[in-house]
Amino acid sequence: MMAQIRSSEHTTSAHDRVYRGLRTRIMHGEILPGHPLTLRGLGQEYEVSMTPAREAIRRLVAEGALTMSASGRVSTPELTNDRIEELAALRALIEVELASRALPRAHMALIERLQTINNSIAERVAQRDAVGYISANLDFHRALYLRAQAPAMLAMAETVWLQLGPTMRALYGRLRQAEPPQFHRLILAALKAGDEPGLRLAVRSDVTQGLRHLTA
Amino acid sequence: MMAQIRSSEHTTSAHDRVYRGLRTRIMHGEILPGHPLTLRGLGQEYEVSMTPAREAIRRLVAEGALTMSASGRVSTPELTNDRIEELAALRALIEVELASRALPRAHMALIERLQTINNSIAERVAQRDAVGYISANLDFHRALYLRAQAPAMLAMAETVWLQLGPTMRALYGRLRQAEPPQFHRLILAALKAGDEPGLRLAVRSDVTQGLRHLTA
DNA sequence: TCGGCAGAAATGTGATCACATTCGCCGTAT
DNA sequence: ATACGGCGAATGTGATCACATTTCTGCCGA
Repeated sequence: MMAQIRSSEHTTSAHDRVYRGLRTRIMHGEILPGHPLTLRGLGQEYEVSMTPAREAIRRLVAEGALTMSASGRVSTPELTNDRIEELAALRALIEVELASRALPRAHMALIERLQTINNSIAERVAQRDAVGYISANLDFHRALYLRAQAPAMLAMAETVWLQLGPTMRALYGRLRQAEPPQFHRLILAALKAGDEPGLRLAVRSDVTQGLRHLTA
Repeated sequence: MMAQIRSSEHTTSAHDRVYRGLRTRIMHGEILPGHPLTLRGLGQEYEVSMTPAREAIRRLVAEGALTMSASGRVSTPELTNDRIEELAALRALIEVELASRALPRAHMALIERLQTINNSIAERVAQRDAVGYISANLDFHRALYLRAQAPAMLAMAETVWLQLGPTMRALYGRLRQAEPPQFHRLILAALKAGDEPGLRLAVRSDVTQGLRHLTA
């Protein structure tokens, strides 16, 4: 019966705070694959009871961000190579379409903003900041896709990002070479030129990129 | 503290029964758009308490099968035309890819099974059985896509079906002409011929089909 | 006749509890 | 030294409750 401490600012429900917090942590790769999560642990961490923690976890399991064992234990997923390839193919499918739809609406202000984000990415890479890199990279893609005016597609793309989150982080350690995102420049060039086939190819390449390393 | 009646056969958890039951009802179009659902009502219907009912509902909301108002009330979604077009485009994207991946693995037994399902569809259409039609139609597509060996993609496709469920039912009433699925025959022909471009076109046409009527 | 307002019913939310199951750890026997 | 068995801690599950909020109903007044 512990009293509700924060009398004001409960505009957002408890389970939503847990959900959003966990979701961004997973998507940005802050949690490594296979990491276990417990209801009581999460409840303590977010200062809520088990009930909202359970709702948040169930939702993330439904979205594929977490896996649940037969006994109900949940952890971040350890993806097989087949699954990773499949998710990369999904990214390619959906994001190429999103980019294509965004192209006619991409004016200069957007391109400049993308360039700014891209510089930020280069910084994170130089600093070996894996989480910052993943986060900024997703910002780049999301900023572009928002112009597509296709919320359902964007939601699907984000769900795929979510499923790949922990793996992307683990992958980051393997590709040692501090390579700035080469294909982002191609994306920007295609956007400026209004070159749709070029844009499709650039996005597909960017999305498929690092994942190829893994299957080797 | 009501005693657990069914002592045996609780191999499946309570929230899962509610989830699965609701999910198929929604996907098959048994619930019309805008229909409200309550936790206590569902709990009573499935003979469980509010807790598992809430988990099932949260999961379905996360998957886009239900919409939640600001006050927390849930109901089946009433989709805008834009949203419907977007979901149809997603179906086209994902299902064309799934069909393409299934093509090399589609042997005669599968094609015969698809033909059987297709006959079943024609029956449902003749009987004006909307739910049966939708259900059998999804069976047709799922049977084909299962051969693609791409579980993540199939899950995405099913999520889209789920979001379209109530709308498909409402749509069924509008297209009066009891048309059997014309494009399914094209799909079968392309499968037999191993004609990949033809298959892609046939699937895209089938998926986009009736949705065009709405936007008019 | 219509609009709004007050009270009642209904609903979602979150906390807590009891219980069954599972997991981990340690001791013992071979 | 290792494998097996059992005991205790930890965990998920589902029920129930109290409470705030929303929604509905019906009545009263203009």
